[in-house]
Amino acid sequence: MSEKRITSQDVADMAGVSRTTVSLVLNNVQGVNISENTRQRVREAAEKLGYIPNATAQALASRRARAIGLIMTRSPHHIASDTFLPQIIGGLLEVVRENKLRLLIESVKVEHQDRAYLELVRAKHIDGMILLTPRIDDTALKKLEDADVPAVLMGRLNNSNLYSVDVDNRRSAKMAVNYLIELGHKNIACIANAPSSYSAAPDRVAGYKDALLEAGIPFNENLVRYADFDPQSGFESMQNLLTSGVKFTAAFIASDNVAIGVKSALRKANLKIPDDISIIGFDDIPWAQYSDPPLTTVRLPAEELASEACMMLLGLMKSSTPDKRHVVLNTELVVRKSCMAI
Amino acid sequence: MSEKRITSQDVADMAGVSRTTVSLVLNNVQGVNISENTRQRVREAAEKLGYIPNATAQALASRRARAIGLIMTRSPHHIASDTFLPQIIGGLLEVVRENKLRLLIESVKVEHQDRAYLELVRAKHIDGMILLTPRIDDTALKKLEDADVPAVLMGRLNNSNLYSVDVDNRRSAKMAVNYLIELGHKNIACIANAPSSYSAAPDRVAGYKDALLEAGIPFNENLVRYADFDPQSGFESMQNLLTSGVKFTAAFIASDNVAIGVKSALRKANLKIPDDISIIGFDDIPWAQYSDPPLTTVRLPAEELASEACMMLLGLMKSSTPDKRHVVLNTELVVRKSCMAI
DNA sequence: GCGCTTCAGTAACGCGCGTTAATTACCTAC
DNA sequence: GTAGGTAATTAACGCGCGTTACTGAAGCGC
Repeated sequence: MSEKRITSQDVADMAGVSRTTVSLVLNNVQGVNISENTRQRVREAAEKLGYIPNATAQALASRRARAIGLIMTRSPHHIASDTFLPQIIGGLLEVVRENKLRLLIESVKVEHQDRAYLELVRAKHIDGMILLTPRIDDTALKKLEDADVPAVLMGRLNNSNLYSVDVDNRRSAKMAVNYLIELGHKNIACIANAPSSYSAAPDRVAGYKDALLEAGIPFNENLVRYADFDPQSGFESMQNLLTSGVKFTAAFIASDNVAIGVKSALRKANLKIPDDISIIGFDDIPWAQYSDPPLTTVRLPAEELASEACMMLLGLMKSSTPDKRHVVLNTELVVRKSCMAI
Repeated sequence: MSEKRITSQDVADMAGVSRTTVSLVLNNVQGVNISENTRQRVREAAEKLGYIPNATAQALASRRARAIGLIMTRSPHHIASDTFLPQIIGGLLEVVRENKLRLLIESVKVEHQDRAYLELVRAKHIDGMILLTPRIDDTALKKLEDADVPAVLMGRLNNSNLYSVDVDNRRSAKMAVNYLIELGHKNIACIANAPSSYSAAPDRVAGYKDALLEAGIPFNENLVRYADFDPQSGFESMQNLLTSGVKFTAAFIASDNVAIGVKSALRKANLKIPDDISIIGFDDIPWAQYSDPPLTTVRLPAEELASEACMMLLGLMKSSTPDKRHVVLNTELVVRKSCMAI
């Protein structure tokens, strides 16, 4: 197996030109005078030899990795049960591929956060990064802001000035709960999607409160639980609510994935949806519309969020300041059959 | 912002040694004599300066990218609805992180398959690759075999000699259908997980046939449908079965994700599980146990498959031939409540 | 014929590091 | 005192490419 790597020098030799010319032609460098004849010869030689530029060398010479990173600060277990990840990766891949970039996936342990973020960029593995589900207590993010590194948050931290793409979690949650209120519900439980250290969770709970207060319904802390991303935590949260003795006729579940477990807990307690209890979800994962009954929920445009974040990042990498620092995409109430007027 | 990149030269200067020594010390090169004193000085200098090696330069010099790629040949839409992806990525990340590697995600359009696989490695972006859900008609895979590139298939192609990690789809499917037969079912429908060009699909259908034939039940082509990964396709497949007029008391659905849609179609037709019809799934995705009724299914160890594939790949990259060319992990029948004796 | 401009192409440096072969200093043995 | 050996360190090359500054050659007006 004569693994003769073909370099630009080989192409140059075959075309009878210098390596410089090869580079200029193949990279389509503007403002350079090279005859069409020569260009043709170079391209043919490259084609004939099956020349594939060594990306590492290109990166080193050009100081650009042509790659971006998707950074997650969640444990492998949570990554494995993240129903959104495929949509996000799908959304990213589309943009990444169009721009001939590469996508790197990195999970960062909370312990090493401080260094890790910067190392990735400093090590020149990636030119920019997209941060997923950031935690509020993430002090490393602050450093990122100062470090002048292209980065886009998927999600939003109030005290952070980083570029971000997100939905308005608070308003969306309020919209969902408003819907329940319009149906006549007054005792409404709330199960947050994640621990309160993840920024989306308190935001959604805040939206829940907003709707309540606006309708003149007193907020009752005993009606609130915090789940932990997965169905299991939803199951436990709902069981906990049920056994705690508080009364409620509806529940706002701030994550469809969590709602999977919630519904199971309700069945176990012999409570019918929506007859005994109305529930409304958040996210609109594929499962939602096939659930029994089909789940009324708030549609989160996951793929769009991802591709939007990606495009924003590309802009930052070209150092063209985006017009907006914080992009907010619209959510949409998807009414199905899991809520009933009271 | 004086973005002075710190190189190994800077470390060398501070420690009062040559760049070579810095490299030797920090990389812990064996069989080299360097006094403990010097080692200490170098390490301190590196620490003090916050030296982060430029990975690109390392890769170029060492001819190893220290990265592996997860290659998918599915459309962005299918990637977005792939319930398994998170588990696979989770499994990979764990191994990758332990070995200080990086993980690249690439989706390859079917049109460019031929070149794409090799380009990725030739371009030295990755040292090896893991191939996901390969299609049977993938001629590019053949080239891969010859090209002597570290690659591991997740899944299995009978006519391919590539290293692979998989479950025994055929036996596992047979096990599932056997279970239905033991419960007394004779008219058993089958909905494959994917189009037959994806190797797992025909394998699972073959297992379905095996069980039938062994029990002396004639195989009826009209009872078989091929879904397309997502719930929607499951919904349609089941509706199609129901309206076609064939009779069946049980169904083997070769993918839990597809089963989500199947169950919806059954409800729409007013058929109760398991009273009117028993169904058994495949994969055991998180949803399965929280479904109503909890879905009896075959557990596919997705994370283990991924980490196993990753470890195998690492072995190949060290050119230490793994002892086994085709690793087969065990599946397990998870009996829950979606099947009933007839 | 002379300066001036445009056109076509190249030599040479640098990106930051791994690695080999060579060098120096210092012992030891006879 | 010299050959030989070991420990400690480094000079120098190469990885494959992007890019700048420079060189000739050709055209052009006067």
